[in-house]
Amino acid sequence: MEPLQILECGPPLVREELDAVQSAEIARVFKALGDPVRLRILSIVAARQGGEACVCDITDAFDLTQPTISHHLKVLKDVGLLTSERRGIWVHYRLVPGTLSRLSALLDVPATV
Amino acid sequence: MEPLQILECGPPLVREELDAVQSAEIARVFKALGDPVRLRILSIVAARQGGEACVCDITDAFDLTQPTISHHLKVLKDVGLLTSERRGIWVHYRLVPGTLSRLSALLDVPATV
DNA sequence: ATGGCGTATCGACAGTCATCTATGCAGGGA
DNA sequence: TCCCTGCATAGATGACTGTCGATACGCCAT
Repeated sequence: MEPLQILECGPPLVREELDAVQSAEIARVFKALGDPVRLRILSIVAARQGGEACVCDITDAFDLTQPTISHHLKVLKDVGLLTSERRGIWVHYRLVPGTLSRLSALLDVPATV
Repeated sequence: MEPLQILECGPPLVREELDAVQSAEIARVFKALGDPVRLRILSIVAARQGGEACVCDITDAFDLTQPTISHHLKVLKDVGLLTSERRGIWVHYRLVPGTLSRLSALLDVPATV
């Protein structure tokens, strides 16, 4: 469940064929992004002043129960997209710097295809 | 099942909060990317000379049955990542230009986060 | 200590998905 | 015309997932 090192130095998806191991690790992250609620959570966290949001804020943005939001946060955390920090009673989530950028670079298509 | 216009002009994910409709459409594409086999298929198609591959070539690259590959190709086609063209007996798949780039831009994080 | 509040975990359940086998369909050659 | 080949579709099935209610845990105030 460790959050992928494969993204560290990978060439774009379209440059050379992925092997089974690479594709499995990368797919984990995209699978985490493949849910509307999780996308909105990421968006909420990222767009927030200071780049972080507490669970209560996130929960308020949805018509979902708190355990469900907690589940989605765990998924995002397990693939290395979010980190959490407890401050007093509240837990704050923020983007892991670099993860989204590396995904972005992975999808980037060289000029001529 | 029409392949998303939402990606046409969207700001980065991290710039402003997504609403439910936007996140649902974008999540469809990421969900399609969230499978190792489909990632490898994309990679094979994109890395191929000429930017296209026929189904037979793709099928040969996996230990999966031909109907399973056909299923994955349909998923990628339905979200607007691939197009297909029949030439004689063979069907050739290629990337839809721009779709990956727009996804990449969506994930791109402004300098300061 | 005791209680209250914010989060996380557990167990259950319905829906979705990846895969298979069997079958159908279209194009080309004999 | 008939068959063979490449690909798509249909139906079935086991596995996974998103959601919930119930409950446990951690922190703070009283």
